[in-house]
Amino acid sequence: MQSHVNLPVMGEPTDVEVCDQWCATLRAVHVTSAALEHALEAEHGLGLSEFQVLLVLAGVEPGRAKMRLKDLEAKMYLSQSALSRTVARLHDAGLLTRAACELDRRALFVELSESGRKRYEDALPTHMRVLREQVAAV
Amino acid sequence: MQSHVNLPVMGEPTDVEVCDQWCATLRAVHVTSAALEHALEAEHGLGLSEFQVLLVLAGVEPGRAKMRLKDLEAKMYLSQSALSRTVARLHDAGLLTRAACELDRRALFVELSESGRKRYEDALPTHMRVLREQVAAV
DNA sequence: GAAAACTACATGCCCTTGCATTGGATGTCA
DNA sequence: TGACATCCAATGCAAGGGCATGTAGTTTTC
Repeated sequence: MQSHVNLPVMGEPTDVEVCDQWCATLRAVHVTSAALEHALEAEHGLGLSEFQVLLVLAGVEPGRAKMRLKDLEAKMYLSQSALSRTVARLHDAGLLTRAACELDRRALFVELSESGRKRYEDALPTHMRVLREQVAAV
Repeated sequence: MQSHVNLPVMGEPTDVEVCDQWCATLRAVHVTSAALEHALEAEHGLGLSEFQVLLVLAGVEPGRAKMRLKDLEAKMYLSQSALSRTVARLHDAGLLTRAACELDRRALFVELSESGRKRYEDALPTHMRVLREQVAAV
């Protein structure tokens, strides 16, 4: 017979606690991702991964706006191949520019275009609104 | 010029804080999901969603072991169609049984088979091990 | 300085997922 | 009873993702 008591244990969490916490997080992230995806797609024609790329690119300080694809990958959650395609989609949509690096011709520099920054700034309020709704819903 | 100070603000988090927290969670969940997926696949031939289904089904008290697909859906993070297919895969692998409900012939009862419960119990330690590794890594 | 090892990005292939739809079963209302 | 809305699960389809591989460029090693 297991105990049902829910004491506020601050020590080592049990397996059940770790597992329940993980499952809850998994659900919450799925729900929030879906809500963001829908809102961004409907209101701005952006997927969640696409928005995340814009978010990272918009975060680099101006002047040093270019970013190597590898460095972008390190700041994201996508595999190299998925990121390559996501960037390609954004490029096709005219939201960013791709440029070869002169010093290392393997590398690819990526930079927000004017319309890319515009799109990001338009989409950010949607992103924050949905995010706060979801956080509040938990 | 923005402030770099990281005071332990307990009031309303700023947009930047909410956004950073979300991005960090997104990354962490992706990393942990990938680690779980790899370990479960390599050691037990299970995908993460498949394991989650087994986990839910194993959690229902014995005697009342059957579960309607709709109820399963409510406890998961998958869409109806994805769950339908995941259950189909588990069924093909012989890990669960599907049975029509007599009272409501639209519904489908799902129940862990012997080998399904065995597989789950084998996989659970792997799941917990990887989960604790990931939690520790944060 | 040539070969080998490594790195960065793109792409073919396959799998999982979600949306929209279908088909069958129930429930409701007149 | 018959028409209509609703509900449950399965499936066609297309999008997105990861793994393995391909290709080009760079570094290392001898």
